[in-house]
Amino acid sequence: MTSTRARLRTGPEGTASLPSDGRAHNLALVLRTLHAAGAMSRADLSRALGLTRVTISDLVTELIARGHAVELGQSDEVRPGKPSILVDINRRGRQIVGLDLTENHILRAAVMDLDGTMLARTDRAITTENGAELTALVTELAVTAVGMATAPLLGIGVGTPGIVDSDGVVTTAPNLGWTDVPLGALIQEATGLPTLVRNDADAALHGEYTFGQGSDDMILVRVGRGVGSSLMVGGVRARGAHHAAGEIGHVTVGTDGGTMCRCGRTGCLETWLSVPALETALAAAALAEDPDGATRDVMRVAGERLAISLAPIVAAIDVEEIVLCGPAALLDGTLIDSVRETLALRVLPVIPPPTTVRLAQEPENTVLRGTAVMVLSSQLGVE
Amino acid sequence: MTSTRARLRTGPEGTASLPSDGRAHNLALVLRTLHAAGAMSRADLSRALGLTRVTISDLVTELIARGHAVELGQSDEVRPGKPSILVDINRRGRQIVGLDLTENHILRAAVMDLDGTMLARTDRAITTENGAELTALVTELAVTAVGMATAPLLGIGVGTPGIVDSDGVVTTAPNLGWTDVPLGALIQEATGLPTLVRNDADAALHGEYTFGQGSDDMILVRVGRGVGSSLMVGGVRARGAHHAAGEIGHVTVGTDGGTMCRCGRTGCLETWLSVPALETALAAAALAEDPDGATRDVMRVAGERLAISLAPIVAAIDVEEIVLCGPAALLDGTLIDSVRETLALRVLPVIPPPTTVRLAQEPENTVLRGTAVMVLSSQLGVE
DNA sequence: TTTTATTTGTTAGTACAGTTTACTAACATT
DNA sequence: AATGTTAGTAAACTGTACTAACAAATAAAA
Repeated sequence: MTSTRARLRTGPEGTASLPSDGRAHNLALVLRTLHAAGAMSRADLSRALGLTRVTISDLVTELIARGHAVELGQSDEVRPGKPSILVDINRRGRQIVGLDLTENHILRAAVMDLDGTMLARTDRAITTENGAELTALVTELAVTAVGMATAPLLGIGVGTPGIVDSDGVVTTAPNLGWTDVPLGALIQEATGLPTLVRNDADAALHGEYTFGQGSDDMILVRVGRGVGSSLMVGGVRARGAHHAAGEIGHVTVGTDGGTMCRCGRTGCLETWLSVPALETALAAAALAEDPDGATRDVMRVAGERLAISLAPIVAAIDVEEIVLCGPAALLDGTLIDSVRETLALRVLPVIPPPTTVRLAQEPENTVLRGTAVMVLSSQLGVE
Repeated sequence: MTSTRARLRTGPEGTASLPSDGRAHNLALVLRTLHAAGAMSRADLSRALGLTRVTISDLVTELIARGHAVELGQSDEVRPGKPSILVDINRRGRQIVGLDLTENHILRAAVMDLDGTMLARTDRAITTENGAELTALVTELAVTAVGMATAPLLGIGVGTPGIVDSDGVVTTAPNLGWTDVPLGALIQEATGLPTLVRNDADAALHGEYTFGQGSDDMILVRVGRGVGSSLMVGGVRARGAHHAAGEIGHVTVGTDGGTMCRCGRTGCLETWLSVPALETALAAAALAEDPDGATRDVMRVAGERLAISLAPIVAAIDVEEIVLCGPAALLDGTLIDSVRETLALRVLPVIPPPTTVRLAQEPENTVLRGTAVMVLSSQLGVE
């Protein structure tokens, strides 16, 4: 009949929509609005979301019954009319456990409330190179952290280096000696709590997006033992065709060679920017004739190389904001200035203002906060 | 009250969901399914979408009443039970007008059916450098094309170089001498038809995605007078913070200088890869001692430079497929091979298979088909 | 040839989500 | 004390999709 038989593909949505889906969406929307804007009355919610007061009342009743929302009593604002009753998400009544597995020799865990406030912390030294033993250590840490919670837990969030699929299986994590480890399922079994495992940079991105005035089009670059990144594109995190989006550590930078990388090639971003690479370069600089100048040079070059590799991404995605997450002692100052300068030289800003470059707000907590955000989002039916 | 007051931002969906939204979604879903898989019975649709036969019947009734779907008569398959009635999208009964403004000296227009089949064509030579006169020429062309339609038109799609906002205003199009031209509104007024204006690379991306077995994570690179691109990230086109996603023509490539660009800087991708740049280089190569070798060198270098600038993007987005859209005489062969080789050298494939690189299927029609896809999608409530 | 099984599409009635309309309660203002 | 305003709720209505039941049309079996 027709010469061309095409597939009209218009996005990921391939499933039919039921009225109950809309209900779930609206319930989540109410909670998100409360989480974002703070306590407000049912009438406020009605105005904010465009649903009627009747519907909002119904939704709020259901949320309170579930324990997700609470009434805080009458608002004290002075104006005509019946005083309103403030409703808020159950901020203190629910908690989240977060695990951060990104540091070199230590596993960190924390109990947080729904605002991301740190309520308790614990950690474990990494005493083994064996993947299975490490898995046991992580689950034990999770169980311990769960025991420290003082309110019902919504779930557990884990930020780990490596590639993680959407079911919480760590496909590859060379630093931790893991291949196809079903970490999410293991922790879920040990604790009985819904567990969400994500790449550390992805967690950090969500943390910075939510708690750091993030943009809908941003890149977070995580500098640690290696270099990773995570991208928000149009308000949605890029996942990639193989769940490997953000893995920019082993992209060749520049056309003028470079140092040999542990991946066997030369000129990878990691050879210029990772913490070990920087420390080696700084140690050499300290012995130079002009240590201060040599140190600045190291930082300047590292920033340049990062900017060189980011420039095509910035242009292609039209990125608004770049956030660097890592040791401020290394990243702040010369390095970040160099990133800004080089980026301005290599990307023609089509429309001002140009891309901003900044450090993460609390680099040491960004991943943990991010895991909390992801757990909450997941509970609200997002992702 | 709380020390940290955060915004829980979890994506673009900030609006409440009404039951009617679900209905619209399901109507669109039925049409998309028919468009993709061809004519089928109501019972088939029910099985494919998971809705009941009753609901599907109701949806189909509405679509037929609107003129978007038609009954094709009984299926002739032999099996027990009442014969089914085939339903199909109204492929021939509705048409779409597409405009392609990307070529150097000519404006192209076509009437297409919903399968993207070309039914009629017309064009206009660009006889002016004046932006306003050109606008008049484009609207006149649109009116002419509308007059060539032989069935009711769903709308008009326009693919233009430059940056276009979501309301169809061309913010910047240096090649056409346009700044803040409300092209969509002008054509809509002149023709009385809903008009969708998009960047040419974005249109080509949609065309290739729909008609070319595209991937959910792909880049389309358009090589013409300049170099542009468009990215599909997770099945959604990247728009960018300033509607400028894909503008990679003026990113500096490499760290070894380059030719002066019309933007005033050196080493831009356009200085290596655009059609004018390639033609200049090829003319020089033809005078060399070894014309064939010199020609191959030109192509090889152009491919290298494209791959160098794409490498960070490929890694960051975890791209599955790269499509080149432009003159096959230039792009096919040495150039595209060089892209493949250089990409393999500069990106460490985390998980096989690696990114594929190919040419667009019918480069000269890709943009036009893409505009048709966009108009149809838009009619179905997508975007 | 008759009966049985199967499949399609429709009608009738139900559950659920959200709306409109109309109400009570509680306040400030005059 | 009268008036107007705002919050929250109750009842009835609209729209969406569901289950249950059925007629029509056919192939396959008896």
